[in-house]
Amino acid sequence: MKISTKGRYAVRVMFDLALHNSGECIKVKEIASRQGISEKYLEQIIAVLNKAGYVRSIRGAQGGYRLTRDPEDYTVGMILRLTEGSLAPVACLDGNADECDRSDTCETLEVWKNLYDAINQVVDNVTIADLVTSRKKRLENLDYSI
Amino acid sequence: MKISTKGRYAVRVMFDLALHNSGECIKVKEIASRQGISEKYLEQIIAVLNKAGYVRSIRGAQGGYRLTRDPEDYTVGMILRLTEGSLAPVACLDGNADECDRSDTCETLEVWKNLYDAINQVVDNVTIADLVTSRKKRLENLDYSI
DNA sequence: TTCGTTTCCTACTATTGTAGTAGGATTGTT
DNA sequence: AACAATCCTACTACAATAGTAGGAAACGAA
Repeated sequence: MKISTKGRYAVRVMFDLALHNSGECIKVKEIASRQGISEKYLEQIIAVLNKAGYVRSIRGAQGGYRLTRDPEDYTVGMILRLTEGSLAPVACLDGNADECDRSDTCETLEVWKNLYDAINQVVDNVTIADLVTSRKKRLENLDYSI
Repeated sequence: MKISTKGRYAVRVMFDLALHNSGECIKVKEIASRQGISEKYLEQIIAVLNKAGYVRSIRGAQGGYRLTRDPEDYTVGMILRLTEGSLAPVACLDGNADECDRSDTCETLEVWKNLYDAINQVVDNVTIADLVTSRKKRLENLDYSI
């Protein structure tokens, strides 16, 4: 029941792009060093975000990445589903592909459904913009405390 | 983000023991055939439940297993935590063993905390007795529909 | 046009976790 | 003594995780 680094890093990449969005595009190298993640590994993760159209890439020198939408248009759920796959806690709840033959008399299925709903409820109600706001508030408080 | 068979089977074992509790003890073989799970694999899973004192074993011929408490005293959460380990969606939230050094400025940690709470909320509020009740209700409805 | 910077693409690897299988020792009943 | 059950340990096949690695392609600037 763990979220893998792939999903977690993807969220942090999107957060980083939103936080440091100054009009210019941002290089993998910068994100990697700010977030303390391997460049090569980040490349792979950001490639997924790119293919899905969540970010736009510009190749060559002075290239990099940029968000394609406003930070409030990305939920954590979207990003996790993209990078992790389904967030369903059991396979039976994934696209009814291999629906178990006991599903009609399976009491536990109800529990997994509730769990699934609860998970979605959380991750679909936090946006990247929320994370940015939270960070900025924190920085403000630091200013005051000096 | 999947619950493994170990955890899911463990819940079904407990459910099965509660549902077929007639005073006599229940053999792994019976549970395995009713639940469609490999006997040998079930042995290992039930051994964990046994060590934790969730069930009591009786060895030798006519032996088997029995719940040690009332079905309403077992939550699904207890059973999952025992067999799966922590239900925290990220390691940072496990026993602060290897707390990440970014934790004090990590915006995503807040999300994972909320997720963790939501997960616990669900699994700690369903007991084995609930599952049994649900099954019995279903059987009643079947009777009426005949 | 050439150099350096950056993304892009594919392959590889080491480690761990999952989902069992297997075989026999031990314990108790008949 | 035979049998039926739990108990215990080891083994295995497969997939996922978490990266590393190397170079090709694209682009900007000199």
